Amino acid sequence: MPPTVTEPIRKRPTLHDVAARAGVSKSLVSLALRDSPKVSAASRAAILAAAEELGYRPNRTASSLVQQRTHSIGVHILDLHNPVFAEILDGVHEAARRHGYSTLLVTGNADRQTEKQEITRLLESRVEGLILIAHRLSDDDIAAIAAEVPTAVVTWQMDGIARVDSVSGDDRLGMRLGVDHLVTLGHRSIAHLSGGENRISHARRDGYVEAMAAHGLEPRVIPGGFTESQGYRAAHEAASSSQDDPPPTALLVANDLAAIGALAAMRDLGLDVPGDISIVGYDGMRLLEALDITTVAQPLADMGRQAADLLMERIDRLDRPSVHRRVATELRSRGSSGPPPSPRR
Amino acid sequence: MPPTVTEPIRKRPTLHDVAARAGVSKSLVSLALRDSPKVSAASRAAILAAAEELGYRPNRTASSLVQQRTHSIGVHILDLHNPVFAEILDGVHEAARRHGYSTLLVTGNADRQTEKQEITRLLESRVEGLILIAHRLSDDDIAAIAAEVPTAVVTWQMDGIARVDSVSGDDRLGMRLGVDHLVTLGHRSIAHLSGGENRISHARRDGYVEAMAAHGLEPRVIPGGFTESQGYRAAHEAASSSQDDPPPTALLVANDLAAIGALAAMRDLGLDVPGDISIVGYDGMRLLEALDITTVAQPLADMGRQAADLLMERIDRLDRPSVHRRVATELRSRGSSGPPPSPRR
DNA sequence: CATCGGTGTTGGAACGTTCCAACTGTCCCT
DNA sequence: AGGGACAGTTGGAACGTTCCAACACCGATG
Repeated sequence: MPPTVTEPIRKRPTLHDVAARAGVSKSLVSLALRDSPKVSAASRAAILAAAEELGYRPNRTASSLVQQRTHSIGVHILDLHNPVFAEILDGVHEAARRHGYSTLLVTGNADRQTEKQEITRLLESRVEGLILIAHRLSDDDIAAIAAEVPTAVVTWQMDGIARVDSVSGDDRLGMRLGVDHLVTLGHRSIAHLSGGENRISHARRDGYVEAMAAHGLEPRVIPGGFTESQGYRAAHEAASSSQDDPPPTALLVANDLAAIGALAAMRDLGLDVPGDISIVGYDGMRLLEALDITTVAQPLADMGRQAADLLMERIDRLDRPSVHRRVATELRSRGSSGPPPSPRR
Repeated sequence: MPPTVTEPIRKRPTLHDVAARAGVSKSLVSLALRDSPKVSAASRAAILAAAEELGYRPNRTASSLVQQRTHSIGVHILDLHNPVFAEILDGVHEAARRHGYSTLLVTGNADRQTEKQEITRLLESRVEGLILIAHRLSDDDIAAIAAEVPTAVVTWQMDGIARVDSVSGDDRLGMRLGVDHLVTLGHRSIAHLSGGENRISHARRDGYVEAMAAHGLEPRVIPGGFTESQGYRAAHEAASSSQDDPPPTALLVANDLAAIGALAAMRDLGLDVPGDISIVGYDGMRLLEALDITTVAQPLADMGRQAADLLMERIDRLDRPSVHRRVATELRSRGSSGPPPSPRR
C-alpha cells in the first residue's frame, strides 16, 4: 500500500536531464529512445537506465511541434449514447492503431454549434485527419474543413468534395429489404417511423416510399427521431391512431434505438409483437440480437475500419480523388417480425 | 457546391505571417487574439482582418509547450459499448467544458495491457488530470499514475492513495435494496448473476451474500460478466439447471447490460418475466426504462460531473487530502419484477 | 523644460523535442 | 604515411507560441 504522504509533483525531467545523468548529449538520448541503430550498446544501456531512474516521459507536444506531425486523427461522433457508434468506433480504433495513429474523440452532442466548436478544437490540435461519424454539417462546412485536413465521413455518401472520402451503406436498398421482408410475410399496411430532419433519415424515408410504391402500397410516414423516446412516441402514435384508419400491422423504424422504443410502446399498449404488429429496426447493432428484434444490418465495425483506412491512405497521398465505399446491407430476420394478425385483403 | 479541384494544402499560416500582413509584431498579434485589453482598437481590427484573410488557426501544441499547460484532461473508459459509460461521460464533459478544459478520451477495451498503454499516451500528451471510469488497474498502478498527475476514479472507492479522489455508489447497499425488493415481493430463491472477477463485481456479490444472509436465505452465485452475452449465458444456466435444484424465482444481475441478456435468455427458454421469474439489473442506464426492467439505479451523469469537479479542484490545489464522494443508490421498480409464480414455502 | 505615468508595442528568450551538418575516432586500404 | 569509409556522437537551429523586460510615444505635471 503506497504511503499517503503528498510529495509535490516536481518538474518533469527532460531529455536534457537524462542526458546529463547518462553523461551523453541530448541528441544521443533522443536517438536511443527512438531505437536508432546508430547508438552503441553501452550508450543505449546507460541512457535507458538514466531515463528509468528519472522517470522520464517524452513530451508529445514538443515532439509534435518540431516534427510538424502529431500522429493523431480526430474523430467526431454524433451521439455516444447510441451503441451503434461505439461499434463503428471499434473499427476506427483498430485501424488507427494498426497505422500507428492515436485518436482524439469528441462529440457534438447533436448540436451543430458545439459540433463546429469541437471540430475547431481538433484542428487547433493539428490532427492529421478527421473522421466524422454521422454529423449535422452542411456540404460547405465539410468542404471548408477538408481544405485544411483530409476527411472521411461515415454513414453518409459524400461526393464531389475534394479530399473527402466516405463509407456508407445503401439506405434506399436497406429500406427496400425491410419493406420486402414485411411484404413477404404478408403485410400490406406498413408504417415508417422516420428519424427526423436529417439527411440519413430523409434517404431512409425516401427508400421506404419508393419500396412501398414498387409494391403498389400506400406509404405512411410518422415523424420520429433516432432515440428510444422518440421511437416510443412515434410508435405510440402510429399504433393508437385507430379511430379513423386501422393501425398498421408493421412498423419499419428509422434506426435500432428507436425500434427499441417502439417495442416498449407496443408493450405498454398491450400489443403483442409480432402477433399484433411487427417491428423492424435499422443499423444492426449487437444489442438487438439479445432483444430479438429484426433489423436491416450494416457491418458497423467494418465501416469504421474502412473509413480509417481510407483516411490513412489519403494522408499519404493528399491529392487522390475522392472515394466512396458502399458496404453490404442485409436483413436480419428475428422474432419481432412475423405474419400480420388477420389475413387482410 | 464547392469545386472538385484539389488545391494543395499549403503550409499553415503562423502568428508571424499574420503579423507581417497586419504590419505589427507577432507579440501584438498574440495579445490581440487572446483578447488582451492592452491592444488598441485599430491594431486589433487590422490583426483580426489579417488573421481572417489568411485563415489563421492557432497551434495548440506550440501554445501548450510554452505555457506548460494543455488545458486538457484525459478520460479513460473501460468499455464504450456499455451505454452506462456514455451517461457518466456526459457529466464529465459538462463539467470539463464548464471549467474550460477539453477532454482526451481513450478506451482500454477491457484489456489491462492496452489500458496501461493508452494511459501512457495520455501522460505523454501532458494531460493535467485523469479520470478513470471503471478500470482494471492495481492500487500500485493507480498510485504510480497519481504521482504524475491528479486522478479521479469513478465507480469505485479509492482511499488512502495520495492525489486520488473517487466517486461511487454504494454497491453493498445497492445489492441489499435489490434483495429487499425481491424478498418483499415474496421471493426466497434469488440467484445472483455475477459480473466476473473484478472489484466491482466482488463488492456487488458480497453485498448480495450479506443481504441474503440478513434475510436468512441461501445465496446462490452464478458466475457471469458485464456484457449481454455473458448475462445471457449465466441466466440460461441459472434457469435451466432444474434437474437437481428447482430454478430460482428471481435473478439479481450484476449490471444492466447483463440483465438485458438475462431477459433474452428467459424469452428463449419460454419463461415469462415476471410471471415465472423476476429480473433486476444494476446501474440505472436510460435504456432500461424503455425495456421496462427493474434496476438498482445510480445517478450516472452526476457521478461523472462530480468526478470532474473534484479533479479540477485538485488541479488547483494539488495537496488537498483525498476525497471520496458517495452518491445515492435507489431501486427503480419496473415491469421485470413481480411476485414469484407459486407461493413457495 | 525636465520628469513622470500610462498606453501600446516590441524583440528576444524560453518551452522540449527532432533534424542536420559536422565532428572524432578507428580501422582498413593503397 | 595518407586517405577514405564508417560508426558513433555532438551542438545548434528549428518548430510556433507565450512571457517578459524594455521601449516609444503621448499628455500631464512639477
